[in-house]
Amino acid sequence: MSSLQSTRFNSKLTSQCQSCSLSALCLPISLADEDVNRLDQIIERKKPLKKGEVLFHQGEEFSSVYAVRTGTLKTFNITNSGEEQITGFYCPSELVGLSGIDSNTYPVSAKALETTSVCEIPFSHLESLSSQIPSLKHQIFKVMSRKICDDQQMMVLLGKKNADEKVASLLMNLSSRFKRRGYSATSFRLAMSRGEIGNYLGLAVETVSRVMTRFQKSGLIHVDGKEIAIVNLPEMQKLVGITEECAKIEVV
Amino acid sequence: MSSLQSTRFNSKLTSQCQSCSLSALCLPISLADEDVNRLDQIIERKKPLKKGEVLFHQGEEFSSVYAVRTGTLKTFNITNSGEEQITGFYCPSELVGLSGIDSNTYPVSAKALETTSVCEIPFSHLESLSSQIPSLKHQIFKVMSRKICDDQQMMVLLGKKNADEKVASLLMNLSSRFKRRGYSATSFRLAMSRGEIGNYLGLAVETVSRVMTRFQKSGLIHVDGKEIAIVNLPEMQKLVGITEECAKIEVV
DNA sequence: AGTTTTACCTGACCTATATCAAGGATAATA
DNA sequence: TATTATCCTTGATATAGGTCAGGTAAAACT
Repeated sequence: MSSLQSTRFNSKLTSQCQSCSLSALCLPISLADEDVNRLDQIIERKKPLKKGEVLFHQGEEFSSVYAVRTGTLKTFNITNSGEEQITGFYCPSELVGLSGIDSNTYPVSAKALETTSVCEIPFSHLESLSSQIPSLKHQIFKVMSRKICDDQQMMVLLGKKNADEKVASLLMNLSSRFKRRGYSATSFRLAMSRGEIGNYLGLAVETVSRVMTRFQKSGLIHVDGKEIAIVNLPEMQKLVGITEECAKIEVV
Repeated sequence: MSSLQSTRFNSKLTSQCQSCSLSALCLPISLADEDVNRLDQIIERKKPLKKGEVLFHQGEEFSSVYAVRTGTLKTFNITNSGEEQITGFYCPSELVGLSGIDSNTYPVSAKALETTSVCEIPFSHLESLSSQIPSLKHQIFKVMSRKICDDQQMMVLLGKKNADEKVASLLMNLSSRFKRRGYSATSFRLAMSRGEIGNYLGLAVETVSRVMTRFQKSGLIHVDGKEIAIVNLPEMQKLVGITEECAKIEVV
């Protein structure tokens, strides 16, 4: 186990946001150096979570939002029949926990799909800092607005798309998130299981499996366990279908 | 046609938020009187929309968020196959347009389901005012967070619930929104058509119709066109099933 | 390394909901 | 008030995707 996993990081030592490769995504605004430092000082870099560990539990008091640095998280509800319902996957540079602000309680749990490190941002600090830095406040509004927009696209997906379109949409969505971080848009590794994909997309595991096999057979993608290669990108985009307003804007 | 429909309201005349019956919902924070007045002054009460009129179009430049005062709005996307996909219904005291902040463009259109009046809140003004009034800023965060939370419940509904549960969920959701505004929770009029309900819930019109007839036959509700009475509330709540974390918190 | 557990795939079958079709009720419009 | 147009309901039929069952491969643990 590396020192990363046994040490609690202390932000007072250095300004880590400055040197973090994700800052252009986390903070896509031109904050003055001194402002970045102020932000930096309220952030705690926590000990990485191991696969399966929980960052926060549904029902717990809301205190912080978290930016994923490495790894992947899922958020989920436990339904009253005891099943898990996944509401989102979170990749590096993405913010999780924003849904807790309203009720002051996390309405979902967040769990690591693989070894995952996060930056903890105590919300009360962030909020008071945002009073002093208007562009930071605007940035928070934007992130929340974007989340609303993305979730609405997800609602369209769940309500109107068939199994093929759902699976294609997820793969293309992940692809664009990898691309955004500078990784290949056509070749990547899924952090989540087929079961988690099905749960998220409102499909049975077997359906996910069948769709992927079919996609492979028709030369759209290449599958090797969790390794995915998108072979016929235009055709996949066509499958995604419904105009993804939010996604389109992201590309611009 | 009343003067309401022919006059453009001017907020400079009086402090209308003070006397508005919705302010406890719109502004569930204790703003100092002078702060309410400041907010009041940036708000424009627009000429009511007639049924079918559009408040803003998908793709248009984002400028304002709107609080519904009377009537009902729907928001929707046009899919690339030309169909409409409804993403939400908005009742009095609810805020529409927040999803436009991120991209500075409305990602959906908003259309009146019946004669509807709204308060226009220019977002740039609201944002600068929120710098001066921290509780206002917090309130905006809360409203956006709540929207994220609600949308995620909707995702659960679309992904995991069957037709009965979907329709029951919509009816109970509307019921709680009527109740919140001081109206009957068990007897109300639907502003939307069966087609719009089906579109929103990811069901065919025929299915919505059949489910409602079945609910009526089994004594759960009473239906008379758009008039709905919830007869067996406990049973309806049981049908809704999945623990509605956000909704529960609202009740508290 | 061996054992257990979990994940993934594939086939056979079934069911919930879509689709098609058609008549009746409402609401909009002239 | 008459006339369209739209909305709603109901029945018959089709189908996408769920469920069940079985086997294999890959992790995770001892």
